[in-house]
Amino acid sequence: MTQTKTDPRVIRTRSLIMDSFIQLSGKKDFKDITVKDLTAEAMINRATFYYHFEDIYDLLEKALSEVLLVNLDYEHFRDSRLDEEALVRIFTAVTNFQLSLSNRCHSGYEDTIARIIRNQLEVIFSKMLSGQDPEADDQSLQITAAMLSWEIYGASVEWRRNSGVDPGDFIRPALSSVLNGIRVVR
Amino acid sequence: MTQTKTDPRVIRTRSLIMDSFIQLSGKKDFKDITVKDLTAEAMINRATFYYHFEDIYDLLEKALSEVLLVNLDYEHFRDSRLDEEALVRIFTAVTNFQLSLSNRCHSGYEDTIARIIRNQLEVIFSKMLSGQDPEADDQSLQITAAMLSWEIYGASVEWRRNSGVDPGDFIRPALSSVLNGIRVVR
DNA sequence: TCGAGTGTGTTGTATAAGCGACACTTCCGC
DNA sequence: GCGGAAGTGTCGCTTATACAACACACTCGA
Repeated sequence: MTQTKTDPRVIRTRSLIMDSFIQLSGKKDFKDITVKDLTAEAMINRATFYYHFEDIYDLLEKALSEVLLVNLDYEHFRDSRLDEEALVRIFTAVTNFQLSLSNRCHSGYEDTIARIIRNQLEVIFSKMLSGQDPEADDQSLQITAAMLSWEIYGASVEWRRNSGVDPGDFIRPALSSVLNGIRVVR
Repeated sequence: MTQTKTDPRVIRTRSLIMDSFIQLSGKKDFKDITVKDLTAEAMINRATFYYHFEDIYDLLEKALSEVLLVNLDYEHFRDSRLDEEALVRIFTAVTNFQLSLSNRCHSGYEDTIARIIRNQLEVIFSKMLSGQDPEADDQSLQITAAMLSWEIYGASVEWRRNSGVDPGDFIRPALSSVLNGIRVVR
């Protein structure tokens, strides 16, 4: 883990952009946010934006991924086992994330957002799985992670239809079969 | 008034430093604030500090001057006459400024602060005076401004001993003679 | 159909900011 | 007194950001 420290200017600029993006997305639809808007709000040069992001969609992905990752509090349990408790926490984080998004305008980006969530989940699951099972076959591990992320994301979509239910209570019954799936793969 | 726009990086960095200074001065004595403290708090490089300020005393002056100038709301009445109303507002601003300072630790810097206040007042007075009297003699105008700043500052020190009195009520009785002084010079 | 207006990406160049290193001072425990 | 720790100011070099300009695409109203 010898990650070379990133330049503080980069950290500053990135969070200026991300914050402005979150800010703006509270005011208008994602699709109506222009790079010009964004850089004006963040008080950074437009060329600087392109130094950090390919385009506005790239920013969308990275910003949402980061917010989700914070919600997931990944660092807090990156080394814990992928058991029922962990899954409940992850699921709750995903539902929280979707709730926070529902306050914002993102019409037309539902699929993108779904993909981002599944991607993040997949990364986390695969890390946790390989952490608790270092000699497991890499490919089957990836597949398990992918399946898990689909199941958890799908459950969160289900959950959104039953407003008011506690996420933990909602997901717990479904977990035994999911955890069985993990065990089978191992 | 063709002021060349200042680089946004400069604005950002300066306010990072100033804000951190205000922040830190709420926690410890001015004299205990080191440049290292400051740059750590502001998350900027120490060399960058010296790019903008000679040393920590230079920062003290500039930071306090700026805060005072904001309190004075100079832009708001730069073109108005230097009459009783203006003087009351300026005096009130000075007392507000001193009140805000009294919540902070600045032992040993009383003289410096006094000088800063008088300097700022002098600049403002001289601008207002020359604005309302373009053909006035420059030197006597400077002298008037200097005298005024001493009187107003002195009154604010007086006022601090009589806690609770409204600044306006406090200064108004003294203003007739002050305004007379201005008239005599003209 | 056109042309003006607006947003997008990209490029070259200037400059602010970061970084490590240095010599120097001050302070404090031994 | 001495030596180390910590702060100060400065320097040379690298890198991120600002800025102006450009070609391109798209839209919209005349």
